Amino acid sequence: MKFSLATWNINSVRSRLNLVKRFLQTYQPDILCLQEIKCANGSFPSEMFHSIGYNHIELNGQKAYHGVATISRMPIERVEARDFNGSGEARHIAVRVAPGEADNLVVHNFYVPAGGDVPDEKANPKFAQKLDYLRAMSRWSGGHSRKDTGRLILVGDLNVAPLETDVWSHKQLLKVVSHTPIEVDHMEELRRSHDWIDVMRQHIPPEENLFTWWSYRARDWRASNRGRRLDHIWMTPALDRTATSLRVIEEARDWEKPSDHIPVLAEFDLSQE
DNA sequence: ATGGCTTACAAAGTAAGA
Repeated sequence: MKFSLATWNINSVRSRLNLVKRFLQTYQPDILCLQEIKCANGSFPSEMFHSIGYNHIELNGQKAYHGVATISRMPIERVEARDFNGSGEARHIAVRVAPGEADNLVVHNFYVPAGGDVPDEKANPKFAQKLDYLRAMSRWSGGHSRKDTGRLILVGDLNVAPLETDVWSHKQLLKVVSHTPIEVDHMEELRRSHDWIDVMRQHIPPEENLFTWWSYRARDWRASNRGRRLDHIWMTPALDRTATSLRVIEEARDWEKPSDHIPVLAEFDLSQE
């Protein structure tokens, strides 16, 4: 089986429906994982997706905040939508791709809490919630590895930029939420819990700057280029060597009324296993 | 000058993003 998969924090799917359509028609991913759809399931604009051949939609939405959606033109089957930190917030959905086929696999779509402004668990409950969420993911992922050595893909806005080259200035961001050492440690603990492979860095050398988010506040995002890599595509070791290409769709940051995140697109060929 | 903007909202200012 071959398929392509994209992840994109859309920052409101309803206000950017035309951009989602443009992306799908231009890049034709088989599966699209959206985060921050910012709508309840009943308000999700399914018609547009159906009209261009994306007939399979699995939602974990929430009014106004957060929310994730996994959309596909291949058959998918809902596995679960888990509340990792008991907050009641919609931040995860898992689907099985190609259910019933021998090379089926599960795609986990995540929106990890941003964590607020102050990188201090005692002073800032949102930062504590973010670290709790990452720890809960590690427990889940570690438990998973003991009983299941299967094919898993984990994508989404993980809201942590782990490498020095994942931010515009390692030194200036050491105390900025998303790149603090404690967050990077939590992310590395999660990665190690199932020996997850960082697909983006498998294709783009770690020496090279790699960003997927640029603030709305820059006058010219490309000129100042103060970006961070907050969005990720990971796979389990069972899928090693199956990720055949990786693209970071920077042009989407220049589209009219853009999201502050850009899409990341990967291709997989399971006959490479 | 990493918040300068942008979103949702029982709609004007508030909360949130990162």
